[in-house]
Amino acid sequence: MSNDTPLIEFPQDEGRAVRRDRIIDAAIDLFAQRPFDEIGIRDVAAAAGLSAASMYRYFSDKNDLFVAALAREIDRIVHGFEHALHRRSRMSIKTIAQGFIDYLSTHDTFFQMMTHFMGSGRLAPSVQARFDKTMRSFVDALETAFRKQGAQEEARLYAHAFFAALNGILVTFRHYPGRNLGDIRQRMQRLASVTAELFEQAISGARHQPS
Amino acid sequence: MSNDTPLIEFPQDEGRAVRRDRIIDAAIDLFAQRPFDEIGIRDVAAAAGLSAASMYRYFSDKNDLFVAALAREIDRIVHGFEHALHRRSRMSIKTIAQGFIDYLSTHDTFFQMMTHFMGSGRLAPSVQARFDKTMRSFVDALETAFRKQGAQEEARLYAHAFFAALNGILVTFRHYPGRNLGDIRQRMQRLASVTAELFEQAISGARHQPS
DNA sequence: TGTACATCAGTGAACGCGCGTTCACTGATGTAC
DNA sequence: TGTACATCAGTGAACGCGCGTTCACTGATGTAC
Repeated sequence: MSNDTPLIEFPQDEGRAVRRDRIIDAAIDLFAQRPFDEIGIRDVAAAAGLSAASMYRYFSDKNDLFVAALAREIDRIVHGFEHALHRRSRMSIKTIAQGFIDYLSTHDTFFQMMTHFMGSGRLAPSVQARFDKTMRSFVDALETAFRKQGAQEEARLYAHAFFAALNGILVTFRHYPGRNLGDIRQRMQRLASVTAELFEQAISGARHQPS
Repeated sequence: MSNDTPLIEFPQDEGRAVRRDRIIDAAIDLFAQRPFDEIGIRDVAAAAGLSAASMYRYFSDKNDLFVAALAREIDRIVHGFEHALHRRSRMSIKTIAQGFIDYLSTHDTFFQMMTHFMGSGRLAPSVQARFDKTMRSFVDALETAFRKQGAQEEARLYAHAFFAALNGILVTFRHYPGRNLGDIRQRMQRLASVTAELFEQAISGARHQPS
């Protein structure tokens, strides 16, 4: 038995948490492939190489498992976003928009989960909090960028409007008929750019006006 | 048997189509009350005062029934919009935005059905066509309004971006936690106004610029 | 080093429920003669 | 006006399937002595 065996070499070293994580990994893999409402406990179990019954050793029920997967993705996003913020202390509206569209158009199942769980009351408070934090990070970054452009008290409002606009681009063109993923992403990026430019123009243009 | 009886007085005059319409009415009533994915054939049947089995005398299956209800709503919207266009031959960006948000925030179940069926391939071609026509009417009206503001070749692109922005406002704030419907609608209207203003400003501002 | 026992991951099979759909039937209405 | 027959809306009951979940059990690993 050489060390190229595909199986875990030291299963005894794994704790409960590691095995649990592995199931979440399998779930996220599946979610990346097809809509999460078409995925059942048996699917996740099979992907994790376990039986359906085993899922209940690690998660209290289906919702618990799915929310755990969502929470994991959320943390990934927060990490990535904070990392990006560290590199370039402030980002332009356009840069943020591009990143937002880029991530969510390639992870559109995650976007779908987001819109599904958002406000459906099925999120545990702790996850809801993490979720809110993620959204707030984005809106904060947008607000900062808008202020840099000259917006003042209305900066927060503009940030919300722009955030909504980006979401709208995703939902509106996600399933554009007869287009492949690449074309759709390109179109989304184009629209996000245009929208960012319009916001920027309006705000800098208004800088020297009375109102 | 006086004429104040609540029942139909001349049932023999009703054709198949009328009875079918009555079922669709019942379905739409239900859809206005709770999310359509929580509604089953038995619910619609009960609301229509019939048995579940009877539904299959009028619709080939569940999808057929739901899509018929969606198609009916779409036609209503097209009618209303065309009517409004007739009264005031051209509408401002803001007016269109207000009407859009107003309708879809009060009929958010319809909005939910829209986003669900859109591009899911479950729509009959004829319904899909009606649906596309509805969207196109809106985008056309927006394009016209943008041209009036001074936009030229990019008018169509702006129209799409703005359309997406409005959709985004709906999806993003639909389930805002801890707010009642009135507050949410007000907030949506506010954001739609702001977005409309930003678009208008940017476009009129750019009128005298080189690019 | 060996034995008895506890713990617990993992499982196949079955349960239970919801729900779309079909079946076989009833009864009312219309039509032919 | 009456009788035989066809049509068809409507239905209660049952079917079938998917799917989340639970049960009772097995076998491996760790611990105590």
